Formats: sequence, C-alpha cells, structure tokens
Amino acid sequence: MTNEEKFEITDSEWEVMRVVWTRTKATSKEIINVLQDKKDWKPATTKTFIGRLVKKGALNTETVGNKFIYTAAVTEEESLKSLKAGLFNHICNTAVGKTIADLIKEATLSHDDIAMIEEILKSKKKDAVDVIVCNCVPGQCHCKENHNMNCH
Amino acid sequence: MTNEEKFEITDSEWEVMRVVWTRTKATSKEIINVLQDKKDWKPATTKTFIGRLVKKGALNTETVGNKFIYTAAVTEEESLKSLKAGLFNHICNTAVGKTIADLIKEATLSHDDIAMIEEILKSKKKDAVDVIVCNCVPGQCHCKENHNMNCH
DNA sequence: TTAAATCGTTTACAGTTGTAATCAATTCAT
DNA sequence: ATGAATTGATTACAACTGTAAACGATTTAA
Repeated sequence: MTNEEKFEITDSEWEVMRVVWTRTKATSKEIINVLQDKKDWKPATTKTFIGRLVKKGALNTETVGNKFIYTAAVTEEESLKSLKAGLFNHICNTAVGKTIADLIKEATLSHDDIAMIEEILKSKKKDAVDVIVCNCVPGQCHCKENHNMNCH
Repeated sequence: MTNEEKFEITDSEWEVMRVVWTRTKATSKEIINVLQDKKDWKPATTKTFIGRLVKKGALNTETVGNKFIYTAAVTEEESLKSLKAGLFNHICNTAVGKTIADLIKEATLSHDDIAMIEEILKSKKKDAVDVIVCNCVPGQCHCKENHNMNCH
C-alpha cells in the first residue's frame, strides 16, 4: 500500500543510514564498526539507533540465521528532501535565491560542478518568474511590513 | 572577549527570532501576537521560547519600565550558517555540487535570482578545483570503498 | 485606591534524542 | 557438550523540545 508514513531521521540515525545506503546491505556488526571509528560510539549505542530505525520503518530486516541483514526502506534522496526543507522552512520564499547563492559562495566546487549547475540554471530560465511571492506571515519578514507589497 | 558561546536555535525558537529580526526591536506582546496567528501558540508558549532565547544569549533585553524590549544578539545570517551546515554535514563533500543543483531544480526562482547565481558561479570558476576530496569515513560513502581512490 | 490586566518567572510534563548497560537467546569454539 | 561470544531486545536516564498553566510583581483603569 505504500503508505506514506512520515518519520524523521535524527542526526545520529543518519550516521547509521549512510552506512546502509553505502553498502546496500549491512549487518549490525558492520554498522557498529564504522561508527565506532567515526563517532566513538559503544556498540550498544549504535544498536539503539538501529533499533529505532527499524521501529520507525526506515530500515528493513532480513533474517539470516539468528541475525539480521539490514536494508534501507527509504532512499537517501528522499531523506535529503527533509533536510533541504529544514533549511527553507525558516526563510522567506523571496530569500531562497540569495540563500542558494550563499551556499555556492561557501562551497568548494569542481569545474564539473560549476558546469552542471550552470546547465541547470540555464534550463531554469524557462520557468523563472518575475516576482516571487512572499509566503510569510506579517511580522516575520519585511515583505508584509506596510503598504509596500513588493519584497525587499 | 566576544566569547563565541555556541548555542543552537530550535525550530520553535526560530519563529521568535524571525519576528525580532524583522522588527529589530520587539516587545513580548508583539511576538506573541504574530505567533498566536501563525502557530496557534498560547501566549505562555511563546513566553517560554522568549525566556529560553534570553537565557541562551540569543536575545538581549532592554528594560523599559517594568517590561522588556527584545533585540537579537545574533544575526540571521549567522544563524542561517548552522542551518546550512546541518544540511551538508550529512553528505559527502563530493555530493555538495549535486545537492546544490537539486536545490536549484526544486526552487522557484526569479530571473534576477538566476542572474545573480550565474554571477556568483562565474566568480567561482577562479577557485574551482579539479577533483573534490571526499571527507567521509570508509563505509559511509562510495569514495573510500576499495582500491579506487577517485570519487564516484 | 482597589480590582483587573499585563509581564516576566517558575514549574510541569510528555515526547524525543543521545548515550549506554544489561539481559536473554542463540551460536560458535573447544 | 559446555563455556564464551555475539546479537537483538529491554531498560535507564539525563538533556533538550514543545506545549502550557500558575504565580508574583507591577501597572493601569475604574
């Protein structure tokens, strides 16, 4: 039924998911080993996060003997979407462009990256708008401040 | 001095900060009014967040009579930095370009936005690198998978 | 001047998150 | 076959978050 249960993945849980996404299939021992190195977590700590991810449906389990093989029930792309939303939920629609620009300014990019982004930008011109409509409530951004209906 | 006390601002606290950033100065009543509309918060709820922000040093207070006028002790730009980091902390360095591209794909942008981003991109070419070095631990991205030292 | 309203502070409380020890069942090694 | 190791499950617990009522001081209105 593909029921769209929405669950959030916490920062720590992301660490676990990244291991599973990378390997496609992983045992708890593999996950524990990676994160023992990276995060200095005791095995029990990693086990807790694995357990929580299984409970919330982010990881599937295949039983093999007495142990499990874990696979991801959500894709990385899908999960990234929430992360990205987290960023833009806090700013005015009209500030999205500038925020992306800032992101680029602060990023280390390869020539290929830049070429790719330029490509995307070019294709974006087709559906670009003239004025972006502010989505904020009055009092939380300057757009709705007084009689001036234009943003910034 | 200027001791760089680092504190995190939660989602709910952001709602309060946005009001203060917008008005520069705000009374609790103003903040409460805005958020009563937007978030359906009881005045007591907003008061809690104001109190926590003052305690953690994100808001300054000026006493005027028996009440306070609140001003921001951190800029929006500064706070945005944490938000942005939150996004990129979860992905491989080598995937930053693609993630920015995805952000652009999904965003609604104006012609001006696109022009601005193009400008930034152009200036980025100067310090663009040929290959981005992966910063992940082995097991959390494909870069470090086997003998192949190149990413993706 | 006294009752009502307002404002900041204190207290409350459940749910989430980070961190981990312990336990019970099973499997592996001797 | 029996002791050791491993694995998933249960329990623990403090800090952080979201949500809010209650309280005490003070100011304003009647």
